[in-house]
Amino acid sequence: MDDTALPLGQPAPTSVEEFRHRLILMTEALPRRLRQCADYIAANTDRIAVSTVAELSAGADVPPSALMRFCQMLGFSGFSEMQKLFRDAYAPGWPDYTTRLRNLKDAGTGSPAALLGEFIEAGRLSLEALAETADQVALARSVQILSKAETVHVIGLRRAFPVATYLAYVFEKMAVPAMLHDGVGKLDHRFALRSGDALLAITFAPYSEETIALAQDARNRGLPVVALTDHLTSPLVRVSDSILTVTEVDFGAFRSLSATIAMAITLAVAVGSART
Amino acid sequence: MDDTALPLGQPAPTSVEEFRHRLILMTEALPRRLRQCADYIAANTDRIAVSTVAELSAGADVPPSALMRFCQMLGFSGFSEMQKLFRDAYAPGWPDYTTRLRNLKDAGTGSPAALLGEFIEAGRLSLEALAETADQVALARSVQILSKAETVHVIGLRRAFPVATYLAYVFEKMAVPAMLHDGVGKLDHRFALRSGDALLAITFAPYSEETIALAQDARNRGLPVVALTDHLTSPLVRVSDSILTVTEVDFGAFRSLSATIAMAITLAVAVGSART
DNA sequence: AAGGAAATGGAATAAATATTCCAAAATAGT
DNA sequence: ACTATTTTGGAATATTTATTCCATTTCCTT
Repeated sequence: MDDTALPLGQPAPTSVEEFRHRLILMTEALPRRLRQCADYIAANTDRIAVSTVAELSAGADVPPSALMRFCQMLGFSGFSEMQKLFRDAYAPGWPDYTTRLRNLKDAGTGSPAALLGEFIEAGRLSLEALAETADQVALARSVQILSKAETVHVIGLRRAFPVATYLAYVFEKMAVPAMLHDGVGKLDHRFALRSGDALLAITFAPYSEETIALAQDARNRGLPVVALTDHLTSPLVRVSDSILTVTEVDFGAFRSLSATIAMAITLAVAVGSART
Repeated sequence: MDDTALPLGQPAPTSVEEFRHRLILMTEALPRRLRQCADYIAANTDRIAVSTVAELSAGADVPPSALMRFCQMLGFSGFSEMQKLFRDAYAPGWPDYTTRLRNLKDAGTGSPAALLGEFIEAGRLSLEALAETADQVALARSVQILSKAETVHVIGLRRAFPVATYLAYVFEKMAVPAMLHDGVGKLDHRFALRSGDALLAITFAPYSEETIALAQDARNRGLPVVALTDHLTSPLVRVSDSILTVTEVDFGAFRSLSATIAMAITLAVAVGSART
């Protein structure tokens, strides 16, 4: 080799997506310092547009020269060229929203407007957390299980009841045969579960007896169970074939349902489309 | 005057809102070049974080020194200090939500993960829109009406049913006497509304007959009605004493309920605390 | 353990970017 | 129309920021 070229002679990425893709490919088998760069950059891609080499390298805890080399390995001529990609693509995430939210909260502690601000924020954080933690594999498996079912049985009581009723509504709209076990009149419809069916059980701490009992029953009879719950420690876990966990950020004693409902509607729509 | 100080000795803005505000105040009575700066900056505030003096001044069609002076008139020591405000403002509140969201969507159009990404985004947008459009006065009035009621009656069917059940759940937790009109068995509980009570009616287009009928009935009997609906054109408007509107961003044929639920829980908690 | 290759840190340099300054032009007041 | 004042443009300078280079260290191979 008569050439001191850096490891990879690839052309530079031309879009943010390409960039991310390249980053993932590259992250395997990288020396220590460069790997630190890759990790930090991957976790802070959005800051590239507004930071300097010094700031980023300090964040990644490497000397500036290491970051520099890292940029070049990705195919850029240097940091500036890489930054340009992000500056051009830059669309600020801060609309007027932050302003308004502050206004709401400023209305005075305990005032309805301030409360609304808090619940909006809690909902938003829950959704963002869901985006970050959602288990794509479990989701795909759940959809598969439910779309093969002849009838989808849904159970969710107390705090989970709104979610269950919403699912029932969407399933109906999508012409998916579904049955809501709502506990009206303490009537128990467990015998409505027939072979070929599947159960979607929803419960959060403190977990409701009836939901767990029905899930257990379905499991005993060999029917597949999909769980929508809050933790991997939920009692539903050991009786389910697929587990979807969703954590809600709470404010005061109450939890919103934003993330849970986003997950629920996804499930319902995906199942509805899969059955066409 | 022994002082060459620039026109205004104000302290620099410390937030984006303050900046915008100052900009508006200042825009009156400004010499030509500085006015060009103000106009351009007002229209391109979002690019400050990622541009250089040269780029911005070229955009505003003024020499760099003019832009420089402009920054100083706003109270900053120079461009860099002003830019810092915007670079920092970009940082907070967000880990790598956007990243993950994109990953989800990249899973392939129509895949469950991509759907989840879309619904999360729709929910988030709805919440942000709610923060921006919420009517604080109507909210305060609604809370007042409901907290004076002896029993709060809640009705919401079809898509609004999950919201109604959620409200019923929270009212129960907060020991607020409440009754859910759920239409089970087509039973009509309209005569449960007694003088001193209030009705909270929830419906969205296509508005459900039963909800409107019950609201009308309550109004006829002189009971106060609070409406939670989607538009000021809703049929609930003319039979209600206080109207809360919430618009949900929809994805595909379905709307999430994030914003509606945030509003609902706010109402319930505010009413619950007001009654203590 | 020795030798070679790869990786690293930091000092030196190059480039870019921001900022100041002042002579010239424009404007307003009389 | 003249003068005092403000505004302007751009060249000169200061500062920050990016980039390179190479002596030193670390890691791997045999």
